[in-house]
Amino acid sequence: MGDTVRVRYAPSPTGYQHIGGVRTALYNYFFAKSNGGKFILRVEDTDRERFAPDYQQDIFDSLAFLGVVPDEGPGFGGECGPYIQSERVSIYREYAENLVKAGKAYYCFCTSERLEQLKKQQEQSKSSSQGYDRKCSALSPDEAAARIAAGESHVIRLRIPTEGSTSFDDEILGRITRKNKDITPDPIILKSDGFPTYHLANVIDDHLMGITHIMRAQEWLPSVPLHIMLYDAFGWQPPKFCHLPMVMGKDGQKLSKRHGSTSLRQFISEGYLKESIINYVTLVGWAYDGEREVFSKQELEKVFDMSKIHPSPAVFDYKKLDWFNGMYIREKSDAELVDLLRPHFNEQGLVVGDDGIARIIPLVKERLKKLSDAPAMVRFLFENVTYHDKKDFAAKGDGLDVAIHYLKQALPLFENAKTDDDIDAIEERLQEISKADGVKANSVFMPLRTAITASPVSPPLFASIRLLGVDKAVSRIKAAITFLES
RNA sequence: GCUCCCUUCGUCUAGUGGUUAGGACGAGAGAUUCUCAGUCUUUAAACAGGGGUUCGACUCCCCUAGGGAGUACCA
Repeated sequence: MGDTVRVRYAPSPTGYQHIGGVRTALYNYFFAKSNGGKFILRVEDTDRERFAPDYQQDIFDSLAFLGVVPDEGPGFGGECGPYIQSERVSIYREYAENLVKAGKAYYCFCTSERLEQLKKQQEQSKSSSQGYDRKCSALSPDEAAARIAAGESHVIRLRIPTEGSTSFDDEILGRITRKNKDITPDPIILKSDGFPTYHLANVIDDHLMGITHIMRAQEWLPSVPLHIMLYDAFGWQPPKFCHLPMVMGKDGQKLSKRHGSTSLRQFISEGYLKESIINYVTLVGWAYDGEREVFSKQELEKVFDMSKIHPSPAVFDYKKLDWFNGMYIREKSDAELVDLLRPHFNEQGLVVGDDGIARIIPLVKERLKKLSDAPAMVRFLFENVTYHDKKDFAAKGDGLDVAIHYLKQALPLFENAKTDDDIDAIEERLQEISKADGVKANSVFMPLRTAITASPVSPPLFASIRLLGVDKAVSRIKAAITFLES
């Protein structure tokens, strides 16, 4: 493997970064790192219709969030000229025109109206010939030059042979062959607005940037033969191709909004850690040895092996992501968690200072799947509560009378409490009462829990009461008794 | 429609001709426990179907079925 590995992630700023794109970026990055190669970022913004600056910024933000730093790319140096395709249009134009001069491409003046009509005709007649009818392919260079000089709108199309077939070896899928007649006839490589289409820009840039391996989603598979023809037309050696399996939703369809979150920014705002996203997403379609699954980014940079990428599409399992996230949250220090949790408290409108967040962390840390779950778990500590259902106060199998009884037992205990130590003593005292009465502990604690937290599910009761304070505990118990007796 | 690709537990996967087909998530059971979690133990769960090749197929070949993608002046 003499040559240095050079790979690229080449997203289009036509939407927010999709989790599938994140995986592509990660695979490229890990492949580069594990081979001592270079990871290049290139922005493919040749679609001027769908482009938005926000989307472009999101590309940079996403990689920054993941800690994936390009060796070359916009703002990252390198010697391949601009890494944003819209800044390279003159390059594409020149190469495309060279192809025309060499007779491998030609100017086409067909209007979109004619093309639409053609398509309609072909559908109706169910004719086997599909796509462009190569009308302009017969135009003489002089005639074409004259029409261009006259200011007529035009595109450049690549001549596709109608005979023979084109094959290549995909690093993941193996040998793939496609008949030339099945390739869309004479595809446009330079649009009428002067911008290249994906195919042209992609091939030129991958060559000029010295890309050794193209790792991208499998949806590109059908256009590889076209790209091979482009490489041939230029007289270039194609790089190696590695087509990644698609990421699907639970129903086997391409992962989309209706399955849940799809953009990286959504996952971030829900409170997924970069560690869990990197770890889990890498495992969608790739495995180390089938046993070990927990990897840090640093470990993946060493251990990633392209030959272990699975060829078949993989379903994105949100539950497993949750599991990774909970695990990585538990690995965080309390200090780190304060910073991580703060934005979620702000976003959910729960005003709590850093010291407050620090105090609730022990209560929620082992209960969190997502960072955004935290505020709801501890809201009762910072805001007044309202009770909803009397049944919430009774332990399983108990009647309301039992709940009221033990609330009344607990009340004086709290009324007499002064210090934290007293609260500990109350817990012991209530345990004794349940034993003496021969009832399960929960019969005593459930009414109290619901009185304090307004929910039958909560963080540990007495740790919560300690944060709440005895006074509030007393008033909530009283309020609960009133509520239950009303 | 046409072309190409894919097919091991519900899901992600290990396996590369001879295995009790392994792991993880999820699910079930149990333990711990004031609820929920967490932790620990544990159970069920798969080679799409049919032909070959072979002494022997999850592993190799073919067919069928199912799934996916592409078929743009979008990437």
